[in-house]
Amino acid sequence: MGDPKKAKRGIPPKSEFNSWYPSIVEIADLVDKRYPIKGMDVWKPYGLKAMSLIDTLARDQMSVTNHHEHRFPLLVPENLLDKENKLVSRLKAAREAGVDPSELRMEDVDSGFKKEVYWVTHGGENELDSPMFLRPTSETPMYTMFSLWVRSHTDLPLKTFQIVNTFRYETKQTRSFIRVREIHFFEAHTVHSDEKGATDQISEDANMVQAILHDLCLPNLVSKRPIWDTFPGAWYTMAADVVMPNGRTLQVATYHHYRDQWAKAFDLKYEDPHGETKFCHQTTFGMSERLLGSVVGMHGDDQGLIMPPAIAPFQVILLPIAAHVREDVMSEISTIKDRLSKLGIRTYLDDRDVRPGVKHFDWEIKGAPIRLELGPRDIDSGNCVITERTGKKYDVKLETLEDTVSAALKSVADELRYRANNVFSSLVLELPDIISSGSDYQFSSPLSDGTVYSFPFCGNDSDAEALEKLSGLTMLGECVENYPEPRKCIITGIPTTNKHHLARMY
RNA sequence: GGGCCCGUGGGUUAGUCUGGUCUAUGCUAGAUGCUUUGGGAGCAUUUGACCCUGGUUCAAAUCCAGGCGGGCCCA
Repeated sequence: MGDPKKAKRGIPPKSEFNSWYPSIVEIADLVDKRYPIKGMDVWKPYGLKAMSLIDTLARDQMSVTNHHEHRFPLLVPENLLDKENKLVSRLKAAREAGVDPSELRMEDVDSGFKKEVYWVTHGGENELDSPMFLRPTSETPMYTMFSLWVRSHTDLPLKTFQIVNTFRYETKQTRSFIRVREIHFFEAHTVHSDEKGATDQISEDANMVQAILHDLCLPNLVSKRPIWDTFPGAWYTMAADVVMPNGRTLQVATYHHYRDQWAKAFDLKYEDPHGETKFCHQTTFGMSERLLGSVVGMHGDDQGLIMPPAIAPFQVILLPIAAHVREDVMSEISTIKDRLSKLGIRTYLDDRDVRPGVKHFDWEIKGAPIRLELGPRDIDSGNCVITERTGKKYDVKLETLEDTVSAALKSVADELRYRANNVFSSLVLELPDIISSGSDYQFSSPLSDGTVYSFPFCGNDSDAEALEKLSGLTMLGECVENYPEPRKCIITGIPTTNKHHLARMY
């Protein structure tokens, strides 16, 4: 006989990550994937609650840093796209003109969202004179309005954000939270009077990203994306990547420094204190439900999800035991609920008329950080039983409940960070040396699947392309974390402290 | 972009190769009643399915074509 506990809900073992992930998001009741459009899942209350709590983390950061929430329309008229297209092609031409052709990659990817937008072509039965598309991101609609709003240096900085759904017509394989066609998107857009203002914003963004990822207990790599992977119209793009347990990286946050490139395209100007007209400098900062996807992927186990306490829809599940034989069980556990709620702890009293074991299994699958049992025996002894989703189970005194529960929540978060860091460091390894025999290059030892490789690198685009071809992996870009001592670049041999990574990306 | 696989009650699954009592199987979930409650209890009754369109055939869940939908792998 196998283990009937696992077979019951049909959760594959997490070691089979590619089938575990799609199963768990539905079994844990985060989404229902049966809606008949590829890449558009229905958010169930439990999943939506977790996502909303992630949004709250973002909103809190926005509030501290004086960003203001806006909401722009979903539809964008086609003609506004012209400005963006001109900008992108102008920058591309400029780059190619200014760079030694031997340093360029052979195939330069066509950037922009043109090919993956949904079009609205009809109003009722009439074809529209000017078609509209669903925003794939909101630079175009927002900057159109910014140029009306910003007139003087006193209007700056303008710090905005919105949390909206955006649309991309994905043709590739979709995965819940990871690659979807309707994206739950957070985007902050700022406007500054000069480059330094925008640069300072970028470091503020970096801090916010790390604060949020700390709450989600997610170790990550922050890199400056290679030029060919830079967002269209950006001077540079910074990105935070989480490493999933199968060794593929997942980009969960990006922040872009635009300098004044977009401002020029949208005629976004202001009058400085001396009466001179100048172009603004801008930044963007984006995140999505991929944050939830990485929480699911990183922390879950064979038994189900494990929610970091910061975003757990319910942090403590209250389980009354044998409430029908002792009338005081319900009243006592309600008292506990009130006491915990006063601390701001999210609780849920599971008073379903099913056996306690069922409740344990249900909340284990959903990853509630703490389960608290109270039965007649406990009431008589002044105790209750706490089970941490990460493993520990113990009796606690009811008198000191507040302290114990707070400590238990912290204990779960610490354990998740500890586990995640272990997984992370087991997946990020040093890239083997490259050895050449004539014009033939190869690695000194074969690369293994499901691994992220780090290495010193200071070469140009075509060196990077060669590395990608040789490894079959993708460059994440220059890591913000440098080597403490210079090391020889894996291609050029020149000493450098620049650290790079190669990985399979989602 | 390329390849492989798959659509049977809410979920999962047998049946498909070799068309015929298939009036479609098992498990699970749901409903009702009794019962039970410190880690997935039990009994009884009961609801519920062959993706769509067309074709082949006396006969299609089964074969063929197209469509729609889904999954996995590789670039």
